[in-house]
Amino acid sequence: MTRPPQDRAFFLRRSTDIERVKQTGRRLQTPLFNLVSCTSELPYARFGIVVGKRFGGAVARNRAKRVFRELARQVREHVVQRQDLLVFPRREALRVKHRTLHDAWTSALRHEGLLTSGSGLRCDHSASV
RNA sequence: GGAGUAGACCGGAUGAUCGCUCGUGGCGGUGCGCCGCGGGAGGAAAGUCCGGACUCCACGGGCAGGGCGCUGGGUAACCCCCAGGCGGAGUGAUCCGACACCGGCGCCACAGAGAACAGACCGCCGAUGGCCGGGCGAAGGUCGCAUGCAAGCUGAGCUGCGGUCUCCGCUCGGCUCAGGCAAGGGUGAAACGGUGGGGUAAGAGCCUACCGCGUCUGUGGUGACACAGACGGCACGGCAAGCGUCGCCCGGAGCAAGACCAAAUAGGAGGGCAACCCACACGUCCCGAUCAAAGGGGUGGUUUGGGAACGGCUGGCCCAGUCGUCGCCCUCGGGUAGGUCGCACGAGGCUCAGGGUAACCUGAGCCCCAGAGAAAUGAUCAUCCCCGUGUCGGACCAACUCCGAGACGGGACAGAAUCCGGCUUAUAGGUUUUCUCCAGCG
RNA sequence: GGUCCCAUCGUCUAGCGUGGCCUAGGACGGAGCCCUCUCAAGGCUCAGACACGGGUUCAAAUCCCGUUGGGACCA
Repeated sequence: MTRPPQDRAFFLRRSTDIERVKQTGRRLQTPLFNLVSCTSELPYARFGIVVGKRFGGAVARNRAKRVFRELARQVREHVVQRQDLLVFPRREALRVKHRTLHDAWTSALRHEGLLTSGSGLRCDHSASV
């Protein structure tokens, strides 16, 4: 198993990649965010966060991207490989407490079958031990 | 104490866990990881409204265009800042001001009598001239009377008295007219100075005092300007964020500027190879009598010329014209994706001293203080701080108020993108200084 | 990041350079009435806007400044 070597490659940045996911991916809508996923040829999963201008000012957009990047980093060890994921945050996500957002995030990924069989907490324990 | 005024400053704090990015040192490694250390958003980073630095282009001057506009200073520069003048607002501290020029062109709707070297509606006067009426005086004409005069009568004349008419003079009244006036009313945003007194027919800068205005002189000030005096005697309306005039300033574009490296694909320039047919020259072979020559045929495809075919362009199409030779190889140049630089030591910051009313300047010492790239500077939790809501307990008879505890909710505006100096706009809450006004106490 | 432009009824626009009878005109659309057996067409009537805030001026949709919201271009 080849781990993604650095944080920069873990996120989708090029507009051609993002357009490809938007064209061919399957979608999931929740009150806090939208999720688009499709398969890729790379041996690891990648995340992309898209926040448009309609979301708000620069401060709100930056904060949304930071929060969802952090959520992506927390689950990055447990995501099924060869997947490109695109997240569209909604404005409600910044008003809600972090605990509820985190629960909605993990349950959405689990519902799409994107998490590996092992639970996130157990993986954390085994890695630390 | 309350209300205000002008500045300066802060813009939640601490800790734990997990992370991002840059620099640097070490280790592995070969251009990527791991570990240690250090740095990591703002007063507005914003709007992009001004002014610069920097880069490229242009560079000889003018016009055009744009900007600014009281004075003096500061500055790299400024639509900036400081100090002052003038005008306005406020009881005041203070605040506000595109604050040069109306000579030329243009505009000043509606209303109003009249709106730009204006005008006379209502109104006032009617002095002067005229008209009408009354009174007084004087002169003349005419009529009547006579007790008058000259010789007796008549007439005429003269004289006296009365009536009437005309003219003249004085005076009173009226008002239509000629005319005088612009004080008052009314219109308007604005009506050709204001107030008091005199003056007059009524009035009027007509005269005068003060104020305002203009001109001149003097004094003070670097200057804007202020003050004083004399004279003039209201003649000179407003608008330049209307055209314009005067003075000063400005070359254009912008870091997506610009410099360098450089895939794939397409295409450009040069060279080489290959490539259909014909003709000429040439090389070679054969025939041509034994050699040689003229001549003929085959072959090669080095060179030249022509043609055909195909494709592109002009063209709606044909004709016609024109350009190219499709494939392969080499070299060169431009250049896209992408990458590197520009890119953070600067009109830098802090402290002290000196000069200056101040903006600011000078000197000394110390410091290095963000550099990302769809874009880092964070996420979560805990404790504390501040504000609001309602609860409980205590002080109190109760209310108000104060103290304490724990619960819930909230903590502004807002995110560097080449960099500085400003302006403008957004902003919860808090600290502090100056001054003013009001109220109370001593 | 930089450069530039625009904003008028629900929609498309005129008026803005030269400020004044602008109480802002027109078309389509909307509402009501008439006509018709009914609908359409036609006729009549009505409602409906100068993005916002200051300034200049006697007077601002128009001139000047700022704010807000849209749009275009630059590798």
